Order: sequence, then C-alpha cells, then structure tokens
Amino acid sequence: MTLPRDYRGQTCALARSMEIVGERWTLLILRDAFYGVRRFGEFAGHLGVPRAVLTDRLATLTEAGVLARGPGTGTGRREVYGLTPKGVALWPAVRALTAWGEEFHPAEGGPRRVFLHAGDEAPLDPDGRCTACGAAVPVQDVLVAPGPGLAPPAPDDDPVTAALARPHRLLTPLLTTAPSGRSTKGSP
Amino acid sequence: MTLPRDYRGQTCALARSMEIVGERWTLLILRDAFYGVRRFGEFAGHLGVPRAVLTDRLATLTEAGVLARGPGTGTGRREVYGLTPKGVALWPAVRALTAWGEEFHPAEGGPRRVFLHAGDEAPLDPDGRCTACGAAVPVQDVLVAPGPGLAPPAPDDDPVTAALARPHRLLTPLLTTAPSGRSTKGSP
DNA sequence: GAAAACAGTTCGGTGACCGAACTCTTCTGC
DNA sequence: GCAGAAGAGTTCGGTCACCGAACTGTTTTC
Repeated sequence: MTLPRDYRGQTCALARSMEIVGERWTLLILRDAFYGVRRFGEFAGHLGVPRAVLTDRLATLTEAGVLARGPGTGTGRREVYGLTPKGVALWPAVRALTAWGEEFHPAEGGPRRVFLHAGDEAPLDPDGRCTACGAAVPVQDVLVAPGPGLAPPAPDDDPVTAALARPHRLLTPLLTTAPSGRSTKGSP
Repeated sequence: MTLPRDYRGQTCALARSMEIVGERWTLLILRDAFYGVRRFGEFAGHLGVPRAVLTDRLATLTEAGVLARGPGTGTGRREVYGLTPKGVALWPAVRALTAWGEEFHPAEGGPRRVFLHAGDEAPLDPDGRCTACGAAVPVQDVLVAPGPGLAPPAPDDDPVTAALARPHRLLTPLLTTAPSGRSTKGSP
C-alpha cells in the first residue's frame, strides 16, 4: 500500500483514513464485522467478494489494527476476525454512509434493515441518536433488525443473511458463538 | 458503473452509497468541495489526482446529483462544480472519517486543520457538536482553520493550500468568488 | 480413517489508474 | 481585434488491482 498507491502529497486526516478503509469492499467487510460476522467463509458467502480480495483486505485491516485475528472459541477453533476498539470507532462513519444511502437511494418497499436502540426498540435518527430517549446510542446497544423492504427468507440464503432475519445486537457474534460444537445452523 | 463493477448482490444502503462515493479519490474531491473548491484546475492542483480520473469522478458525481455543474459567476465564467443538498448531506460521513483519521493516525505536531463552530470559534467534538455551546453545528456554520500541525506557507503551495492558510467557512467559494474579474490572488 | 468443509492461494483475463503529453476553448494584454 | 497564455479536459501506453474459477493444504466431522 504504502508508496505507489497511496494518496501522495495529501496530508489530511481524511486521506490517511482512506488509505486504510478506502479500498473497494473494505467498508462492506467492516459493516459485516459490526453485524457479528467473524469468519472468512461467512464474509465471502455474504458479500460475494473474490476470495483473493478478501484475503488481502483482512490482512490489511489486521495490520492496521482495525481487525484482530485470533483463534475462535469452542471446539471448532478456526481463526476469526473481530473489530478492535480502533475498528469499532469507525461506526459513526459506517452509520453516516448507510444513512445517506438510505435517504437518497431508498430501496423499494423501504429499508431492508433498520438500526434500533436496544433498550426501547426505537429507531436511530440520522445522527445515531435514539428517536425515543434522545441519547447517543453506543454501538454495542444498537440492534440491527429486518426492515420493511427485506425480502422474505429464501432457502438459498447464505447463513449470514439467514441469521440477520431476526434482530441482532451489533458486535455480538452472529454464527460462530457456540461454546461447544456448532449449534447455529437451524436445520440442514 | 452499473453492472460490471458494482457491488453485485449487495442490497444494503451502504453498498448503494459506495457505488457513488466509494471510488478512489471521490471522498477527497468532496472534501475539497466542502472547503469551497469549485474549479477543475483547483481540484487537480490541490489533490494531485490524474486529470482523467478527475474528469471521470466529476462526471459521475454530477450524474449522481452530488455535484452540480454550472457557469461560474463574474466575468471569468468558466464552469464550476458545487455541492448539491444531496452532496452536502455527506458531511457527517466526511467528518466522521476525518475525525477517525485524526484520532488514530495523528499527524506529528497535531492536526493540520481543525473544524470550528463559526459563532464561538470552539472546536467540534467527534460527533460534530460544538464543544462550547453543545449544539449540533450545521455545515455552513463550520469553519476550517489551520491547526498546529500545518506546515508554514510555502511559495510553491497550490492556490487552494494557500487560501486555506486562514480560517474559511465551509461551502463558501474559496478562490473564484470575485463578482468582477479575479481578485483572489494575493501577489503574483 | 475417509470424506467433507474450510481457508486461503494461484492463475489468466479484464478493467481502472497513473503520469505525461496533447488538443481545444476561453481569457488577458496590447 | 489578435497573439499569447492559461484553463479544461482528452488521449495514450504502461502498470496495477480486481474478477471468477479452479486448485491446494489443513481442519473437522462421520
């Protein structure tokens, strides 16, 4: 990354951010990480990103300290990728870009997913504050829930899409939670 | 843009945003637009972006309704590019990414530029609220001002960099203001 | 212990990006 | 007006990133 393909000469903070999160797919990978996606195959299956690109992005983000790579919990202890505090700090940016897309390029039938304040189930306003209590909602108290525009569950949905059919708290593992063996797959 | 190089299959709002503002250089171009940069040559000179890429990005953003292209004011009435309301709505995203870069990749000597609330000259907090009065500051009341880390003015600075050596209100034209003839160049 | 699933890697083709040079229009000075 | 200069893109060849598909080696399950 460093020299040939950086934003040469740009000394501003935004350029430094873009060096890390400005590449193709990177913000979508991070969004999935907020959703609780943690494993290589889950990212690949949900995003449809070329696997070589995913490998590259995960390495870049890990090197940058945005993600941390470590052994998973439970018996199946494959490597998992999780957001570090530095990665979690990107939430306002992810939320702002999502809100902008929602406002100016709305999906037919309404938003596919909505963000709610975990306590009172009220939606967040564009600034990330709870529309009910007015508080600035910290990431870990945000629920991602199906919105009116979400397509009904299909049998060929990837596991991440299927899991997101019900409300889920950000940053909590989505699929690979089971402390002993896998128990997340509904019924094969 | 539409089919071959989109984020195929991704139906979320973030992916729709990234289709428009997720390409290389795009957010830096928009940052400059917030600073008041309006002409092709100013963007090119300040960013160092290849001119062909700049042409492409300006066209894409104009088509998307993020920028509007129109004749400039005054005698020199070359075309200028300005943010539309849809473009202005990207401010929270630009600010969040800038704040993240500032926090996790600080420049030596401190930030090169800071954002202030125009009324009381107090800096904004990471959420875009005034640290003095607590109000959420609308874009047009934000001042971009030189920070402690900014290099001293050099004779070979491009005009945009030179103009940003003093505080400037976002969205107001930076260089091409003069209603009759050019009056912005200090001393040739 | 065999088979399946998983996490990457490799590979050839294609498109994007890069820097430099070039063209055409618009403006300025006389 | 007219010549020269500057601004706004366009063109071009080389390089790099991205894409999809197939492949490899490890881990997990049966």
